[in-house]
Amino acid sequence: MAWSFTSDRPVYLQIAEKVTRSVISGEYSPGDQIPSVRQLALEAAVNPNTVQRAFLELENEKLIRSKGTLGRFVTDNVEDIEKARRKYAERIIKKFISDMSELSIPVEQTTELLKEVSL
Amino acid sequence: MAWSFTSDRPVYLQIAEKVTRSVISGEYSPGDQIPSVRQLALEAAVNPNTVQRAFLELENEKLIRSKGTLGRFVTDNVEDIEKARRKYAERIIKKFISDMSELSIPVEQTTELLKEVSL
Amino acid sequence: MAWSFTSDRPVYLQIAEKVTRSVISGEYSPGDQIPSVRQLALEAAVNPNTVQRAFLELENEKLIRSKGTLGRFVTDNVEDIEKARRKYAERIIKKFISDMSELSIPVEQTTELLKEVSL
Amino acid sequence: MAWSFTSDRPVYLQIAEKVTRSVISGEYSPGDQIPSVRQLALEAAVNPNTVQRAFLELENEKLIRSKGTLGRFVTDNVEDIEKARRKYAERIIKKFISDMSELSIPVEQTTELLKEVSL
DNA sequence: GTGGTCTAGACCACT
DNA sequence: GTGGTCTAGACCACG
Repeated sequence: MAWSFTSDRPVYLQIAEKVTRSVISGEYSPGDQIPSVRQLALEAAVNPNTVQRAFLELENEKLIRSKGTLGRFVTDNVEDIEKARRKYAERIIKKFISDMSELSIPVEQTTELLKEVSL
Repeated sequence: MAWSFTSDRPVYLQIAEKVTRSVISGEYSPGDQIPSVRQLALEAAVNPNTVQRAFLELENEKLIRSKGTLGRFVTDNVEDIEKARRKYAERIIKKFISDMSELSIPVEQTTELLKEVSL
Repeated sequence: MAWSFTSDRPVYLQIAEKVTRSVISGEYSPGDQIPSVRQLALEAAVNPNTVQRAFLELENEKLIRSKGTLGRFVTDNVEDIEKARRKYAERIIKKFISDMSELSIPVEQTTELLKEVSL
Repeated sequence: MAWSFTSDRPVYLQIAEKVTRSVISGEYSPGDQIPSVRQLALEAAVNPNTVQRAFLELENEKLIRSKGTLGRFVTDNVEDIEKARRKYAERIIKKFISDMSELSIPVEQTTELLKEVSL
């Protein structure tokens, strides 16, 4: 994994997001063990507390669960993953829509271009 | 204007893009004078040559014109602005599509969500 | 190649033009690699940035393409070369016409002389 | 007059040529007095001998004549001017043809472009 | 070694 | 003052 952070959003959210992406995209399968706090902290060159904070977010969304000393694992509840996927997709879509409206691009042109490009 | 640059793309492109957005969105109208090389360089805290390079890009796309010692001006050819608008929109759309597919989100779900969110 | 520059036009344009001539005339074939920035800068005894600027022009006209670290290559799109040829020819012709009219030589005499000389 | 010389041809020829152009184009009329050697040498920042040499050329072509201490004058023989005009035009045309053939531009395309451009 | 980017600073002309 | 050009030199990414 390559880690790089922007300064416009909290680092812990950026970490949580990256893990979320890995789960949603299937890179991490349901039930898979995920890297430890210490390892991720090393890789990303951040403080372990920051990673801890990120994992807290992911546990709140029920994307991962801690099994004590065994480590942390991706949830095996596909429902929860699906929920996260929709939530994440929604964020991307909102960003997309705001990007487009920022350019005063009418909706019709947007959908028209969407069709063209997806071909 | 607030200027901040990421390190993953050339600064001159980020400047060019910002000006492009201003033109496309109508913040700068056709025929408007745009800030001088030196002024933008000051604002953005970059070398004047970097701004010059950015403007060169915009002139290649015919979005702006130099009137020599008078300064630089947004093109008064609406055609060219429209072209830039479509090109820019296309970039956003491609990014959007790649973001979505990166999450293994099928196209049907994308369009479905698009409708939900835009309501 | 022999390099000499006049002071009435930017050096980078004179370099770009010389390369253009080489491509148009067939000295460089489509797909051929062209000399590197540094080598040309040495030969022409100019700063590498000046050559870079010249190449930028040629890339805008799609006469050459950069293949990253592999070097720069003449386009393999004959269409683009043909376009450049016409553009270049047009420049010569315009110069010719302006030269002639500067001498108050009527068009009829010009064409008449053209025939005589070309025989 | 603005004077600038290239290094690829003798300066005295460049001076002679410039005067020739002035005569041919009608800037100097038949019988007009032309600037003195000293004045031209000053203007062009060259040695008077160089100007002298240029005038020698022009006298050989009968374009100008010296009237002793009165100065030099454009010939009032329009025949001679006409001859010079044709000779000069021929040079331009030869240059034009060599420029075009250097680019491997076929004659048909040349004449075709000539028509387009002259419109 | 090649291209790409960026900075610092200079000089010029004056659409 | 503005844009345009040019130089000198630096660092980076890619293989």
